[in-house]
Amino acid sequence: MDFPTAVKKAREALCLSQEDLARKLNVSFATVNRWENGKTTPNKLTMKAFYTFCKDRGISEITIEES
Amino acid sequence: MDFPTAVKKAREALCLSQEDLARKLNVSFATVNRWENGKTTPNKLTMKAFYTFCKDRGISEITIEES
DNA sequence: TATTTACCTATGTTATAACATGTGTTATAA
DNA sequence: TTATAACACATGTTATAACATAGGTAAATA
Repeated sequence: MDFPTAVKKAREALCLSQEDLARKLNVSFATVNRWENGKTTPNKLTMKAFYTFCKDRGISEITIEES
Repeated sequence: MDFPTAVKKAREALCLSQEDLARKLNVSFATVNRWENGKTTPNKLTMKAFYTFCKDRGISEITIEES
């Protein structure tokens, strides 16, 4: 699963809007929106923070392909 | 002072971005953005909540013209 | 090697649009 | 009067663009 899809799936599984997720992750709405639309990809630290966020909330379908 | 200007002044006095203010007021970024750009005006309750928010934070230059 | 410069990418911020939905008001019918 | 229908307006959500800035990488230089 590519990163944009992973973000969208996780977000929807948690019933959050892009703005909600941005608030939870302490990033701007624009950033989450760009992630989901494949415009940008977060750096490794932010990526890891995102997956930890998911893991902590029981979102497990999401996996990362190491880069 | 018109409402769009009042919002912008108050927000800048508090060193908040539109997104920050939206979070504080529990509305979306788009709503604050539309307020500042005169696209929409909140209803009386929301308007009052905004002015209370300002008052609580020492923003006093802002006044409302009763409608 | 260490430092600095150049470049690319991600992000924050603001602005804006489209669409669906919610809300409030007004008018009309029962 | 009460209920409902119609309409206008505010909001939420998503998408996108432009601009400034921060951050990292890589190359060139001291």
